[in-house]
Amino acid sequence: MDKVGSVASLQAAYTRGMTSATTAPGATKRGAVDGVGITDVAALAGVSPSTVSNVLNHRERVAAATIERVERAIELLGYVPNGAARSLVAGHSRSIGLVLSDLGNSLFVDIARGAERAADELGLSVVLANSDGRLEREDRYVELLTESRVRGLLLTLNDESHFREIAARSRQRGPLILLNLHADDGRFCTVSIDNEAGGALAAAHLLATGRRRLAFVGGPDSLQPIADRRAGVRRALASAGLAAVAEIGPEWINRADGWQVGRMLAPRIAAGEIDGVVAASDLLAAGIVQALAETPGIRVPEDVGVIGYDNNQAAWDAPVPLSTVAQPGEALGETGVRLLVAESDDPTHRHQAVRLDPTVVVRRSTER
Amino acid sequence: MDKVGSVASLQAAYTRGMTSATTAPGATKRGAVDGVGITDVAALAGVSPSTVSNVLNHRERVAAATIERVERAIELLGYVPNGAARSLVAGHSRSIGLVLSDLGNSLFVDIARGAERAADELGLSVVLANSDGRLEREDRYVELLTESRVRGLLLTLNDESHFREIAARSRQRGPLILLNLHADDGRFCTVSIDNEAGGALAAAHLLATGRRRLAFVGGPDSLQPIADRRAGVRRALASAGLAAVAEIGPEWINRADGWQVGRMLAPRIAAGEIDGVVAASDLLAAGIVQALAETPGIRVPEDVGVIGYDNNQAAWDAPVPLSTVAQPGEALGETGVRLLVAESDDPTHRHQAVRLDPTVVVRRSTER
DNA sequence: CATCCCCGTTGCAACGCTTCAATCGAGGCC
DNA sequence: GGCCTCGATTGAAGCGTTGCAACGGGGATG
Repeated sequence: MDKVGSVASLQAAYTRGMTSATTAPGATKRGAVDGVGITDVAALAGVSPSTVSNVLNHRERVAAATIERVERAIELLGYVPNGAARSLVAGHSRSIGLVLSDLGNSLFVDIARGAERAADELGLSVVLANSDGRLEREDRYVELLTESRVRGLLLTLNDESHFREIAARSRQRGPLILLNLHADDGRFCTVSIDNEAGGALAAAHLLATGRRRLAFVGGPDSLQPIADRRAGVRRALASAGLAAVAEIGPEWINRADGWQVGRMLAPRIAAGEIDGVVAASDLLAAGIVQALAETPGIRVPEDVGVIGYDNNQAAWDAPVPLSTVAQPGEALGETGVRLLVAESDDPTHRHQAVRLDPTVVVRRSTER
Repeated sequence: MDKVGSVASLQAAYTRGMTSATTAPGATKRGAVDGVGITDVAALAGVSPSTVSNVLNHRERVAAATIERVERAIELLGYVPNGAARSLVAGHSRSIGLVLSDLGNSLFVDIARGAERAADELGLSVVLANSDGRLEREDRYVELLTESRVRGLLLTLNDESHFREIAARSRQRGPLILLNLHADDGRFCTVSIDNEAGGALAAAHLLATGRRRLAFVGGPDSLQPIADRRAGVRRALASAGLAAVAEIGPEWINRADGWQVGRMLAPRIAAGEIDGVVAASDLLAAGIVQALAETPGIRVPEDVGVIGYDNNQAAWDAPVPLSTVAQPGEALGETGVRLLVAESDDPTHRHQAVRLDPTVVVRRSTER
């Protein structure tokens, strides 16, 4: 077919397409009313479907002039390749599934962001699902994503028992990677954050700013991360030859709980008994600072340094911006994706349990 | 085939499958190493692939005994239907795409939750994508979801200009529904929340508790929702024959901004000039309350009532739990899905712009 | 006992795409 | 000038599933 001819046919088809979509060449007969397929593009460009496919997937094999012609046809017809058909041939999609257990928690949002970035660099995309920490929904999404033949699955689970259930039930063929849960049993890769190190970091920071009489405000020790953070604080203090002046475990770890603890602690702080507080969450820390601010005679950070945990918005958006331990959420997501791809590309892959370290973010509440 | 025979073949195949996966009957030759297809199940159950398909999709057509046999085979082989093949035949998937502009904002998380619930009831599922409000990412996800032939697209956009871009560029065939953005141009369905009504509601609540000297604390009027809330406050006051004692527009609407406003307002409140504050966000309100709590002689809610907006965690998790205007995020998501399905089922569908009303949540900060 | 009917089951084609071997044509080389 | 090479293009097969028309057999009916 010569160039003049092809241009003419482009024009003709263009007009046709504009006046009546239903008469477009090669319109599908059943199912999708979608209309435009690779065959239509091929016809319009005056090439075979294979060539169109090559333009899309192996453009180095195609002559420049052809590429141009095909791309014009694609544009004209508004052709969008059918992902289902692609995945069917390929045997899997170009997506990774990510099941999040709590979208309300910014750590998980960070994880998602990191995973998306890493996936992007590898030409993959991330499909998010929100389980709200409910086993039943985790299950459903794992199944759904398995059916859609994702490349692999990233799972954030709060509860170790869920992990056993899911692992037992899942029929996922590709990699299954656990995020934010450390499990070294060699059946899966896991990526988690070292809460013990985080606790130690927080205490060490207060020590480094000259505080010696520290209190730890935790929460119910049934929360494993909290227990780990407490252990880290103890370790850091011990290695400086010290021990916590007070360890307090409020019922929960919200701002209101922190406020109550703050009221309780205020007299001891005013008395100089305590000059540093490590709180197991930013909300807790924010509540403590708020209570202290309402107590005449106590100034943060002059009289007492307070450090939180999580790098919540609450940590910076406050009259006295909070120092905090930041969890590397994005890195967690990124690492997850990298491991996933590594595992899916390499059959000899050995599962590993990666631990990431948190970092201290210094703001006003621990200044000296 | 008689029953005895079929049971025997089940057993035989079971053994075979266990000892060597690669010799499973009808294993695929190219592409997916996935292995088990509908053909394998059929062979093992001693029926045709069509029958297996019927068990999966039209079980009322299949004899009870057959169902049981097929299900056992499915279980034995760990068969998972291939979603790509299904979508290919159907012409579209059983998913709805939801592009969120800010996962950090709990309103959007609520929207997602509502959408998931509604989709669930209709046997559909929701695929989440997080654009972080960036046009480039909105674009990519719209394309990605279009390629995967979702049933339709739910889009939350902050910016009206993005909406025009996306609308122009999108090749999505199914419905495209805009959430949290009111646009009555008849090209799309939209679902939004009436911020003007919310503002009016907040003011009316303070009036109803006997306050008469109200201040409105907004933010930059370039934010349309804020401007609308302010307008609502004005209207409610006007219809009571009143006007705002003060209108303040801090630079932004975070807790720190609220704290500054609170310091500024404290003298006027102490002087009895102001007895009620409507804040355009909960963070703002929380900051204000916090500043007032630090001012001797001012008590919330006795001396001044404060109401926020958004029903953030910040609203309840505070020493003085905040009254607030709750946005019906879940309802928004639900309505979006319903409209989407309605539009996709009914070709004669007329686009509509639905507005939902917020509600007041009364807590301690406006008690009387 | 023959006929009809209906339930349960089946074979075939099609969904839209990619891959791979085969083909074509234009130069380059001897 | 004939032959070979190599890049560009193509036709056919196949991915795993579903829908549909057709089929077979057993029970009810006359």
